[in-house]
Amino acid sequence: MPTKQTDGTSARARLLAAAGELFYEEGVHTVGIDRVIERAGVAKATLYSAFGCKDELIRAYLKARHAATQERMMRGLVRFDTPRDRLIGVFEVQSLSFTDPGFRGCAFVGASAEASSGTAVQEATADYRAWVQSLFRDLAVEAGVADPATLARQLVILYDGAGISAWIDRDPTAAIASVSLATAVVDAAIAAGRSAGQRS
Amino acid sequence: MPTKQTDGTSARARLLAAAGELFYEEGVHTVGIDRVIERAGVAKATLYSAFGCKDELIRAYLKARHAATQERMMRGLVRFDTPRDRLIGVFEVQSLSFTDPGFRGCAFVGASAEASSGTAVQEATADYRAWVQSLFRDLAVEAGVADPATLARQLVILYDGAGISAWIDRDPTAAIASVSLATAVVDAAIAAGRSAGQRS
DNA sequence: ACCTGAACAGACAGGTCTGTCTGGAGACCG
DNA sequence: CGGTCTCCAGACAGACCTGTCTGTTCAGGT
Repeated sequence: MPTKQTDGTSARARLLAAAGELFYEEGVHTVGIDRVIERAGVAKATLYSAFGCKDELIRAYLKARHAATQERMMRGLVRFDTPRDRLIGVFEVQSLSFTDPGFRGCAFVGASAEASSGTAVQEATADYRAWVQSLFRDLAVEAGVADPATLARQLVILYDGAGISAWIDRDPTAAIASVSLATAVVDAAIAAGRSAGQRS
Repeated sequence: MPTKQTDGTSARARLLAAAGELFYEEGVHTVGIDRVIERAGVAKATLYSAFGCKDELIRAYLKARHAATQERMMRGLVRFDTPRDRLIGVFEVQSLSFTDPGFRGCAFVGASAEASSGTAVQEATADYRAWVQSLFRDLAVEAGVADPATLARQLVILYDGAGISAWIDRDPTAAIASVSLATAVVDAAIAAGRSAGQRS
């Protein structure tokens, strides 16, 4: 049980919060342990007793990022009524973060680019990618398209591309292009699914 | 004039070749100067007299990468006859690199993710992005679509997404999805352009 | 009142990185 | 044949990074 908190939160939570900000803003490789513990107001020994090594702190950071993204997406999608609207809504929810002044692109893309070795990053990234893939696939199945797997793969590409363009070009209006693109692709797939359904 | 080459090439060229391999494979931040000069068979002082600092070596690496990509794309596009086929052909040429065992994603995405600060990376990346953008825009104008700028922005997103998916998921078959996606988008834009042309 | 245990502060070792500097070897030119 | 120029080899300084370790402080349980 944690005691002696400076504020109400545990040392582990403060470390995770500090790591979340610094790692995302400046990169997991660039930011050293000292910066993290300084911002968290925590002793170095506490960090190492809580996480073991830096790699595990990075893993925890990515897991938290994954959970937060998932949560935000699910919360953002409830306002859409049909599977078709939810498929397109994924891109609208994604694009909300583009206008955030602290937006620095996809955390998993950044971490993967920095840490070529390191199983922690690879595993956390694989988990995240599997979730994105299944999010699109489940919605595509719900929408009744002819080939949900193919549509999901295409939408993942769109999702990745929107994030990269918005980040690298510092251009939040990539959202407009990605939403219109997604709308066209989804509607075409649904139309094809309907005609295939009629035929069979 | 350079003398005392180990082989026929100049020290600068050997440095650039070594940096090109190592930076792309393992990242500009991860790879140290010592690794580069060791592979190039060159003294440290020679590197610093040729490039000044590591940042300029990275800039030269990205410029070379940019030139090579541009060259490969132009050479790959000549076999396509119409602007429509060339627009789609961009994705086919891009996807050729996906199956390369050494494929590690877009070098500019990687470098940008690693080096948050550093004007060299930002400038070289901006140059590259401008080229990709203009490649699509010029072809879209040639193809006579109604709104070349919008189509170009959408295709850039597709281009980015295909590269990211192929890299992060280690899945070269992203090429299939991106080419079919590009075909649909381009043909829809051309059809819209034709009907708009008829109307006016 | 005492003990346990978590947390803080910071020194420390061992390694890596960039960038500079010295010394020497070989090639070309006058 | 001497001067100059390019290059190699490697030591070096100064900074930074990870991870360990010591000592202290403080809260809570018994």
